[in-house]
Amino acid sequence: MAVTIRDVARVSGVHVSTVSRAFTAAHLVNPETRARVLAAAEELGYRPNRAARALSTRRTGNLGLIVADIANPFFPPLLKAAQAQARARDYHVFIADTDEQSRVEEELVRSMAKQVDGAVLVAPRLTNTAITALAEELPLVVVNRRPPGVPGVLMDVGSGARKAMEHLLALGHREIALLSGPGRAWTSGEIERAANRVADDHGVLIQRIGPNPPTEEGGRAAAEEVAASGATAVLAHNDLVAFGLIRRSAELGLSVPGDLSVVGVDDSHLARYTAPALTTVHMPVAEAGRGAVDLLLQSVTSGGSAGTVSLETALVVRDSTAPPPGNTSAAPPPVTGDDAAG
Amino acid sequence: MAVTIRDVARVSGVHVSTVSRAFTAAHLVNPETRARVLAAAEELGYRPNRAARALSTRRTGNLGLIVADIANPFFPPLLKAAQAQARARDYHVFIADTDEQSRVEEELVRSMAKQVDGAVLVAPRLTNTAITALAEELPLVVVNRRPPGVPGVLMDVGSGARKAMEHLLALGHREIALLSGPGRAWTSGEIERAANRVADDHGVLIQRIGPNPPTEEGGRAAAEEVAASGATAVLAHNDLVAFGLIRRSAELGLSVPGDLSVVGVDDSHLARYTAPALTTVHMPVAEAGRGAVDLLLQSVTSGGSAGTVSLETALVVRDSTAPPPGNTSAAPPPVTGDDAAG
DNA sequence: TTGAAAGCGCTAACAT
DNA sequence: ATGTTAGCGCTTTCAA
Repeated sequence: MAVTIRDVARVSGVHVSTVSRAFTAAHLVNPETRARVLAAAEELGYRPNRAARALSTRRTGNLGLIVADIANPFFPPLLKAAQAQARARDYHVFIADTDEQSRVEEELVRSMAKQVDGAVLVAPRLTNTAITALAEELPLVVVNRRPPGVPGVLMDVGSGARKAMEHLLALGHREIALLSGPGRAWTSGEIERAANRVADDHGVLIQRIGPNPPTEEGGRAAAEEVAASGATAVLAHNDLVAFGLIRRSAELGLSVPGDLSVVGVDDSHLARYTAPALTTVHMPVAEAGRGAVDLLLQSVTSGGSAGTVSLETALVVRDSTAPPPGNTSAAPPPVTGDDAAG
Repeated sequence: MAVTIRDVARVSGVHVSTVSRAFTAAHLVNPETRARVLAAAEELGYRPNRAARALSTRRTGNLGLIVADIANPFFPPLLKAAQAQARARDYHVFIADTDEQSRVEEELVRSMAKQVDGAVLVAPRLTNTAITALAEELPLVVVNRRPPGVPGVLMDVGSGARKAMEHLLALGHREIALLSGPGRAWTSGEIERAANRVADDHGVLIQRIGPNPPTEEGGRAAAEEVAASGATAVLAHNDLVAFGLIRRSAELGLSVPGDLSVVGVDDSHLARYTAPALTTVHMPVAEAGRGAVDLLLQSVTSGGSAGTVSLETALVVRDSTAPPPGNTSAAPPPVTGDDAAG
């Protein structure tokens, strides 16, 4: 068996409770005793058993991270940052992939509950009500979601979408389609709302195509409808959908950005590498990951549940957007101001 | 406090041990009693506390997954598959990112040890000796590494590299460079060995450039040396390095595949989307992830440590490879057989 | 400053 | 088939 606190106690000639104190309440033990205990621990290679500790302290030192799809390139940088932040605070992290299924999400949180001090739900697919209910059972922080009473980190995708729309309008587009994501995704609503607002201000009407699965396949499947719609520009739910659309459109004989301008959302790793490089809304995922963990640890430590943090997004203009076919009147500044033009 | 086994016992009018048995040894309890217990548990929303259970069973129901860099697109699909497989077996998974640092890797495994039944080290950067030593402390399975006595899953990148070399040679390349990865990575050695063997067989000499960090930056940084080397084709350590090389080469005025053919390794998500689409060695990462978990669970369950599983790789020819400049004698079959030609 | 003892939630002999 | 008891590794009163 592994070496336990008892072994350390025996070797250092003190009682187990003293060993315990040497590790968790240094000031309660004589420096010399403590040194002796630590030396013995070192020598034996003793490591406190966190699970056993958790049993009496009710603090596991673990966090849960729940995401819809690890393989979606949006998530890994967020996971990496969150994991790093947790580790820096000496927390271990459980990770779980829900495969985009809200039931799995709920079940996962519940089954994890006893083993973690709290969990981060990244872009959850659950309803707000379900999330709020879960938050009763254990400290929760959500990313890109706004259930009442639950602290969270939001990446302000709405302002990014607004900038994207203004960019497209400035390029001269008037027929713009929105390739929307799953209804359960918070970003879907945010993007749609923001896009419609800008469109209204400019007296332009947006066609909404969707909902679509937030995957390449989702984008591919929508390509024909986009082509038939007569749109000259598309704002896609995310980069993956944008890629799917671009590739399928090419097969249908439409070139991007020549025939069709496409804007993604996420600014995932891929966006820089594709042909054409993707104009997209940059999401500060690493900050969000760190922020979510900070928020969670804060609410775990100080009991009180913190508020909501909102993070800026930005439009990154690359090569997938251009003036509409047969239009040469591109306005120079790609990212315009806030003024509306009726 | 959360509901415990005691609450269930009280409500269902039996002793705690009966409740325990109802959950873990159904056949030892009267069906009717069991039904009553289960009903009470259901009603109370009881969930066994896995950490407490672990204390007496010495089985945590948790697994560890240690990777060098979550954000490297090679890993997420593997993590996803491994996580899914674990969940299917009712195991929870801890994930940890080592940031490519072998010391962190070791520390992480140790700090996790008490909380997991075993761990999967994916493409570890530790030395074989260190890994073998760690395997004494807890069941370990490695992916893409072959430390003596430790079970593992290997993706046979050597055969993929061989096919890549044959592909380049068939295209007419004679000046081939190898952009090697970090020395600590198992794949580095495998690729180099396989590439050299093929080169020898064809009386061609390979230039080895590196080691390089396994990142886009690593590829970028090597681009000038590649250009100076006179190579007409490059076999890169992985897709990321290949991308970096391609992009930096473009800045240097070299086009791919016109001036330079580039082959990657991994067949990550990105490879299909880049311009040009990347010719690369496909790695069966999902299978590897599942296989590693299976192997680990097997060695956890049945004590015995299983052997090593080797998975096939394949060359995926896309658009980043072509005949060398000024050579039109491209051989048609992109993937050639095993014959050597002196 | 240290030791003794109880208990965290659960399982596992051992009785009955 | 079920209850009793001890104990997993650790923390935390309570005494001394």
